[in-house]
Amino acid sequence: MIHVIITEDNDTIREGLALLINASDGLKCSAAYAQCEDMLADYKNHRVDVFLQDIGLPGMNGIECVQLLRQEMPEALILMLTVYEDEENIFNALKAGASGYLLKKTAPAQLIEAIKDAYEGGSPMSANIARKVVRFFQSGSGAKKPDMHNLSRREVEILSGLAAGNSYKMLADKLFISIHTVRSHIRHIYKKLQVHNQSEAVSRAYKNGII
Amino acid sequence: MIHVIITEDNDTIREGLALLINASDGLKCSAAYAQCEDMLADYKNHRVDVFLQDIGLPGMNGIECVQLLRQEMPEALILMLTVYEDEENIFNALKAGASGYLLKKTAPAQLIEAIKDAYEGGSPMSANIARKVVRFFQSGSGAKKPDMHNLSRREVEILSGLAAGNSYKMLADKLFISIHTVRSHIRHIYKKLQVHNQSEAVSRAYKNGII
DNA sequence: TTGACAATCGCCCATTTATGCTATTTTTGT
DNA sequence: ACAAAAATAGCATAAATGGGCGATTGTCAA
Repeated sequence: MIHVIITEDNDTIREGLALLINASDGLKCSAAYAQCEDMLADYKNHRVDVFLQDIGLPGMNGIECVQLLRQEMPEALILMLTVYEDEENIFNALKAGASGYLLKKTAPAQLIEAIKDAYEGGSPMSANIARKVVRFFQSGSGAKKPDMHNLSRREVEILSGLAAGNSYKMLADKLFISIHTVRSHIRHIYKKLQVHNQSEAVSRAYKNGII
Repeated sequence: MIHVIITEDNDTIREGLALLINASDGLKCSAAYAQCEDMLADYKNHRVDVFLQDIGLPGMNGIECVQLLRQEMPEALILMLTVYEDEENIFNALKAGASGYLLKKTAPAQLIEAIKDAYEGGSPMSANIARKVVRFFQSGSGAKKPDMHNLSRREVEILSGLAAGNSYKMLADKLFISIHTVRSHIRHIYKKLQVHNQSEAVSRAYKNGII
């Protein structure tokens, strides 16, 4: 039986999570708190294997909470469960000692799987979270800024192509589309990134970890 | 329909993977190779969304292969599928450009899920692989890159200006020099970095830590 | 003191890019 | 099933850029 402690300020979500966990084989919610302070003061009175931790909380921030918790329980398994998917929160949470990072939009069944996964030594992460973490390696590491890029796959492809030194024409040939289409994509990229030339777009792409 | 290309030397495993993939809804194995060299020479003749890539191969190593593939297809989605779970292989593969890292002991159903996950922007990793990646953050390692650029101070200034979105004219005004001088600096930058346009220069600057 | 290199300024010209429009067909999301 | 977004394509034009070729100062080290 895996014992879970929840810290989540929204009453509905917190109670929903507790119900879900208690309804699952092998899982039990041993306590649930609306604030980090309450949790830190009381968690020792309960059995616990995995912490489910929100980030946006009244009072102490969820990430600070993870740091404190880690000092007291270095082996604690902590899963962040939050709506934030910006790099800053992700990396800070992981650095603080979280074992996994899940988005609140995660389906119930997957959430249960994630808890079991963490308990068995895994590090469950929502799909695009994992991708961002992996990208951290690929970009040679470095503190990333937040900011969401909503570039489409094709747009990212075009932008990467530009960064690689391709001209519009070269990109058109490589991607088997007309130069007009390349232009069109680039216009959209500029609009989305709020820039007005290639260099700034490429720069922004690096800063935001798009590339 | 997600098209998958497999590179795996063991005939039994390779054919088994192809069968598994073709038997799955929405997945199709468009080609399978026993060696990287064969794959690199032929993959363009097939549609492909995701590469499944072994590491321990006769001839070219799977990780080198990923690097080459990435150069030709920066947006390629590559999943490593291997027996190695040492950190060196994991990190090198991710740095080379792999999007995910799976162990061969992964259950068939999970493998299929992982391919779909990658296609949808995720970075699937076997449980203990993910944990190792997360530990990397917690150990606070932020591998710094050595900067061996021989750009002059002024050239770096110009290059930064370009990355910030300035045109030649704007830079000239900001730096109180003529536009001809700006052009001259940029020509030198291009020569030193071996590039031929702004985007590539900016990209190189980020990669080499100049900016 | 000679040579390498940085920083500055100049001209010419073909190519590329940015930006303003519109518009159709697929895909995706709800 | 419908709406939104992405991907595709086109036209026109002014502005910006890249490359060729050359030149004058300084500075600093061999």
